[in-house]
Amino acid sequence: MKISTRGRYALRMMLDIARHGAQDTPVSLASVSQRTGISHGYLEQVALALRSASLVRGVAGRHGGYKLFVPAEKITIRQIIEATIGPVCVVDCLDEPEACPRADHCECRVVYALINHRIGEVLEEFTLADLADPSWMRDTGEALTSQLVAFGGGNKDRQA
Amino acid sequence: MKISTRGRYALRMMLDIARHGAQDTPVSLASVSQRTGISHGYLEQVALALRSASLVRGVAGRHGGYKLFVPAEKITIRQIIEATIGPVCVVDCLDEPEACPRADHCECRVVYALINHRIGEVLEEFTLADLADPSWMRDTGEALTSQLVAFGGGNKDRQA
DNA sequence: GTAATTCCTAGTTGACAACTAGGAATAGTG
DNA sequence: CACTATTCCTAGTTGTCAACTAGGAATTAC
Repeated sequence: MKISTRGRYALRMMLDIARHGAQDTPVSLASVSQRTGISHGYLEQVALALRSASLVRGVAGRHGGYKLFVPAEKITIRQIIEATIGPVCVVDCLDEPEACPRADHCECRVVYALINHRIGEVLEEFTLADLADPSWMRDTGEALTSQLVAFGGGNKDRQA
Repeated sequence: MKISTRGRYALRMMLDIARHGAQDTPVSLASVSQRTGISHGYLEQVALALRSASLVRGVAGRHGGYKLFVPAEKITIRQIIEATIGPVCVVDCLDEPEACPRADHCECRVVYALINHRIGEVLEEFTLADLADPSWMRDTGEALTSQLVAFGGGNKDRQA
């Protein structure tokens, strides 16, 4: 039930590119690596996946790097995540009903489908531009997070 | 981003117990195993976790088995899942902010917290009794699922 | 032509999910 | 009491996959 580092690194990398790149100045993985602390080699792999999904364009050679292929406003978090870790799918029986003989009359599957749907909704709710702009974050981000963690998580209470 | 079989088996097992057990007739793992196709040994492990969470009570000896510790109406899917696979937490930085130095000013974390929250909401939306009763499933379940998979998944379109 | 970059493929390593195995404790039944 | 069906508990085993690392070829600015 974890989002892999691959997906999370992709998001951080895209954020970094969105912030430090411009139309004609691609961002090198070396600089991304320096700022984010993610290893250069691993960033390359992730970048390759993002390129395959046409989210970034690579510019080889000196002063090369990566830049966004489309404006940050047009890129949803979902696209970034799915480009790197594949389709959002909490159980295989959603994508491949034939994999489970119980699929067509399974009560649990309804719950799983709903979870899947909700996750997708959140991922589509934000664009890269939303996250790249730090202003709203200052206002509501931190408060929102701690609120959600405290309430939504509810793990502390629940565990005890 | 997968829900492990452990958690899913737990749900299937609880459903089976809810349906086939009564106040004084516990359900043996042998019979659960037969009906669900899950191996007896693995069921034992899962049952142990459910017992630790006080969701079921084990009755040893002949004609023993497991029965619900509280009515099915009082058991949420979340309790079952968390009892077996731990707290719902899509990234470690939610439960352990100190694990990531960026935690307090991280834009991504807001998204992760929101996802976490939404997953928790769905899991709390249903009780074991809701799923155990097959009637509403007949009406809306199958239709709902395929609708959600088609729409919410959206993978087919997105992948192409 | 050299240095800085992306591009591409193939390892490597560790962790963990998903089991299996085997035996001790418990409790009904003849 | 002996027998048998059960839960209870711990310790393997195995395969898969995430999370990297390594090394070199292709590309392009200076």
